[in-house]
Amino acid sequence: MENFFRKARQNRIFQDVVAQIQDAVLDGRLKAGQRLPAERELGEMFGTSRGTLREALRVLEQKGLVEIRLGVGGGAVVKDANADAISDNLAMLIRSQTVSVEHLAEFREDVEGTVTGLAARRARKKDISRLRSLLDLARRHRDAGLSEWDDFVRVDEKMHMTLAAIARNPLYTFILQTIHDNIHRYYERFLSAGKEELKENYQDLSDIVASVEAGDAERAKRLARDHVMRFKRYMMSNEHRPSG
Amino acid sequence: MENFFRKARQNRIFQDVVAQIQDAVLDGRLKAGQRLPAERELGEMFGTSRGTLREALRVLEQKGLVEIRLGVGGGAVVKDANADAISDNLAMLIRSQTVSVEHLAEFREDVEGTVTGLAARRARKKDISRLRSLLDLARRHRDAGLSEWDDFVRVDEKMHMTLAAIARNPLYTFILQTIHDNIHRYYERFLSAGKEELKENYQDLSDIVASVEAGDAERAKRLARDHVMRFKRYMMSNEHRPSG
DNA sequence: CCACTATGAATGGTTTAACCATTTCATCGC
DNA sequence: GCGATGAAATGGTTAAACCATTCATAGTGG
Repeated sequence: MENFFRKARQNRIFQDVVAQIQDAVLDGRLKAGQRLPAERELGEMFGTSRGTLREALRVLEQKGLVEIRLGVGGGAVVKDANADAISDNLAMLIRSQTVSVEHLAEFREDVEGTVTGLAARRARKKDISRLRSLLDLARRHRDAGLSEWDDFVRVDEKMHMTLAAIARNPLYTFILQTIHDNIHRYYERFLSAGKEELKENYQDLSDIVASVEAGDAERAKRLARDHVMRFKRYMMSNEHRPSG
Repeated sequence: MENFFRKARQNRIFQDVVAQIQDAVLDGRLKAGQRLPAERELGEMFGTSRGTLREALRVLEQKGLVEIRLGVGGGAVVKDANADAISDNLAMLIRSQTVSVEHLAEFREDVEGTVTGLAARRARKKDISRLRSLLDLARRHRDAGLSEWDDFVRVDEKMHMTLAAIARNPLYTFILQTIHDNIHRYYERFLSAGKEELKENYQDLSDIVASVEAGDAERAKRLARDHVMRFKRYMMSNEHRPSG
């Protein structure tokens, strides 16, 4: 018999408190926005000291299950499902150089392609009009020129998140949000792109929306991949030529 | 001006302690396996009470950065980079029904396909021989029949993780580990598969290894996708016909 | 009557001091 | 040698107090 079982350390009281509250949240007995009793009162309910209860709250907070508010009427408030912890963890993997930005970019190419392909298969009328209005916004930023390059990037990102929503698999929404959270700071390095790139990128978005509207999944997938790859190329080429 | 900035709550001392220790770990000043001073001593170093320091340790522990050991010579020990927290978070998303098993399976099909395609492009001699020895193991379990079906599943999983390693992007290793962690319990539902399925699955693995060896990325990708899809079909078909 | 201010209560953040439980390791007795 | 024993180190928990923030409300001046 080897390492099949993890060591049982259920002796830690705060872990039991965490488990009980987490279960209640995940089973829906506690809903988002609902406020737990004050620390002193909660401690009494669980039969623990305030210190132990607070350790449990720190864990729940880090898990993204609750948020702590100060002052009168404050306390632990149940949060909506979110990918905060995943994003945080990926950020650590990148910072510890276990995952490089190149690794992240490679992964992103594939995910964005897949998401866009799925979106082309699953888009409804309402989805198409949402994409169209985002495209309009992007066009206006393009016409405004380089002064609104960062606005353009923001719309671009919003477009990708919208495509993920259209793909109707919440995993992709979470993953894309995590990727964008973490790749953002690298974008900022090359915000000084040229007017030509602005035009190219708008054309990409326009083509992507068109193929999603036509339901051409293969083309949508390929276009999205290429679009992301272009972003990566900007990033790489500007890395050795810092702003200034 | 709107919600551009998060509320500054740097007033919480334990967060500053978390940040300092986390920085040291991610910057490599603290290495895996290294032990931090005892709580009483650490508290003195940071100029905080033991309670506050312990709240910081709970957060670091939940982030997967340290592990707490008991007794003499115990304390907080720095951990290797890992995807524990991501896995935990995904498990919560599934349990809260924000992400269904179908969503996870759809995502997995794509990731396993991509990983195997990349592996076919990047495999070296040593990688191929690792795959071959795993395949041997799988064959032996196949020949042993249904009694070793769960061993076969374990080898199958190991094969996928090996392909992820060969793809040489650690992000895929983390993601696949997370997926497998979370999809495991659904496998257990249909462990009572037939002899025919055992043969089919072995044939899948054999074909995948062959195409990786041949460097045929497209074929490898398609085979891996189909292989995972077959697993999903088992899962679905047995869902309405519980064991018994 | 309205607007501003002061005050007090609720609540999270922190400290201190003590005791318990677990683990390691050196010592003692055989 | 070697096992039992006990001391010391260290994490786990408790209790009581005080501080800081926030909100509601009563009071005050115009």
